[in-house]
Amino acid sequence: MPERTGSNKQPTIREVALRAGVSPMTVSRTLSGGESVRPDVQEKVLRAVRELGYHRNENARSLRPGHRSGLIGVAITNLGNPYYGNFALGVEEVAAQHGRRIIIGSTGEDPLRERQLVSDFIGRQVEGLVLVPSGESVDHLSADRLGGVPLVLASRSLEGLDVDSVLLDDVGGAADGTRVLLDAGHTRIAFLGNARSVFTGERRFEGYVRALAERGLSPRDELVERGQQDVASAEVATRRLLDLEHPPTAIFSANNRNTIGALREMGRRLRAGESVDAMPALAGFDAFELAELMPVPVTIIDHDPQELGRQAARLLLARLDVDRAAGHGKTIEMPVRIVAAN
Amino acid sequence: MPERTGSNKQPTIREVALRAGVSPMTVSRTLSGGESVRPDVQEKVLRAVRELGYHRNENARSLRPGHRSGLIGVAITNLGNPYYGNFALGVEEVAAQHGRRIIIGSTGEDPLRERQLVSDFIGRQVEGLVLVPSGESVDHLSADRLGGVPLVLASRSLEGLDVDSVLLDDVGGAADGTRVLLDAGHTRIAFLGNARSVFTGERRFEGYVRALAERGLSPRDELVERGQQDVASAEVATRRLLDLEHPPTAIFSANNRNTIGALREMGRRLRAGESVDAMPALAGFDAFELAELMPVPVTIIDHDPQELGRQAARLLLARLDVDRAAGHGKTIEMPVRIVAAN
DNA sequence: CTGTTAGCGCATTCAT
DNA sequence: ATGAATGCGCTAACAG
Repeated sequence: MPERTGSNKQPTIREVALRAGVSPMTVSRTLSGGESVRPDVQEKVLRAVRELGYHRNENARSLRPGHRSGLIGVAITNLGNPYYGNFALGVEEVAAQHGRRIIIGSTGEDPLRERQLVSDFIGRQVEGLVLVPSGESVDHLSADRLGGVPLVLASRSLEGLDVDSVLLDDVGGAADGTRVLLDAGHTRIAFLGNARSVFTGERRFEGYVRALAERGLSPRDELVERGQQDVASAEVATRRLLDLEHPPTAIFSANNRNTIGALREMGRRLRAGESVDAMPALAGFDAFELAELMPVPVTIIDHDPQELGRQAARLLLARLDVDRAAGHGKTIEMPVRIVAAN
Repeated sequence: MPERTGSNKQPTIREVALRAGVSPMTVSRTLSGGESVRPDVQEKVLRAVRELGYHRNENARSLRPGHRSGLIGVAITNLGNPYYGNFALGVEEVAAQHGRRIIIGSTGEDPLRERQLVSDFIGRQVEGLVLVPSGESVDHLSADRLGGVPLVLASRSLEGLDVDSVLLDDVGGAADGTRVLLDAGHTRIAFLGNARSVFTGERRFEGYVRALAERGLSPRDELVERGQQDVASAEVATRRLLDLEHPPTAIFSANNRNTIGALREMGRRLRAGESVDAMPALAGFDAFELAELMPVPVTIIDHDPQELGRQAARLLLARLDVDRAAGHGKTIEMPVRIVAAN
């Protein structure tokens, strides 16, 4: 049982040494594996460690030359979004396998907060950074500003930055999803998506347009709703679409939030007595639970955020543990899977 | 534009001082607000800081006596679970308001991993800990072992530990939810829940039993399925229930994972042609998206994980910033809300 | 207003 | 096998 009840300062290596009747160095050696320390002395030291509830001060350790902090900084847009939660989980999983801990911050899509987070992370001596960027600005992310700390971008890319990135096949996935709707005979296909400034939103719109073009169609302004970042506004956008004189017979949704919003609006109408047959078919990015119970046909463009996180972490750790300056930034584009949910 | 291209070591305060032609102290003072430094000198210093891409080494700072690390350790069971993601978001939000950063680890319900995480956090000089405990063991969480670092438990409590806790009204919520089913005329009500060892699982079962008892009923062994921690096993358990000779006419589910599992199994049966009328009604803990679109009546025992996180952080920060030894551990029990989803 | 000294906790280097 | 000296980056406390 530890003692020192009452105090709230961590014991130091010196106090342990004192208690064990040895020098601080002997304690240090014992704690680093016990090379060149007599077993009985190690015993004494470890007992003192237990008795005092001693933990090595990692911050002090990381001050020593050559020592690494064991920290990876992760900045994502929103921890509460299960997509990014799973992404972070993937990063953490791989980081842990390599003896690293992650330190997380949510940017809330705010570029200023992103700058502060990154700066703080550097100040805490992170060995590397994983970032889902929120803006287009790049100057705070240059290799110099980061003091040479390796950076990996995930989900979204940035122009003018030579770093490793992990992206999804946004364009291809969106085109494939749209084609499913076209193949089902739809020609009035609406688009629901993020703000234009969001990298993935732009790419997914491009895929949608491309698939339409293949069939000689082009996007109609009144059927394109961009700029919804949350479920509530996606619901409103869907309402507007369905209230059109000639409503779309299908909707392509660029992400989870928009898909859920569209379905909620449809649910509202169904409960209000509208016919299922009046509801549009749906295809959209990102899987969600219980999709198989939806009352309208739903096609999912599925992918694994956790795997995205793992890949990002792998790229980063390759720079850390294998080859710091492994040439130019690599970009990995992860495949997606088209799934009929119901 | 920063220089030092190529090097990957962070510049130190000394290098900045050299470049600005001042002493390290002047740099330090400038960076801490600029008291007692001539404006033109500050100018020079800040320019050097920019040019070198300098960031203060927080680890070295936190070594100084009296200085605090600004880190809160958060250990949850699973970052990928949106419930805990939102919880962490709530903690982060309040922590950020008080100038703290969070460092996160997932325990995966593994007590050993929890020990390691907590130990690592202490080693990194966290000012406080927020923990969703995974086991029943307590010895690694005593005030002594934590070196006096304040701890707040969330969601689950532990016997024999005098610390602040934030819990839900598990018993009352489960009783209320069960009563909704009883009021609808059901008497064969099944229970789906976690392993007995999970604190919330036990409490929610207690609420279920209590509500039954009020109507002179008692739980029937064949209608109680405990031990499902994920959707897949909840599906299997539901299948077993529905295959009984006298299947339950309603199900009470103790958490999100079990609710989703039950619904998936029902969806399977519906797609296989079974009648909606043959499906049990459902009441369960934890909200989930699109509940309003479910084909059977669903009652939700709703609560806000993010608010749970905020409360946990507030309790912790009160100890940190207001009164470290604010008497015995407080337990806050957060209310829940019964909602008819559809 | 600015600089010097000293020490936070630890581990590498060099004695013993 | 063990210990003493030294310095990592930073900033109170004390000169000047």
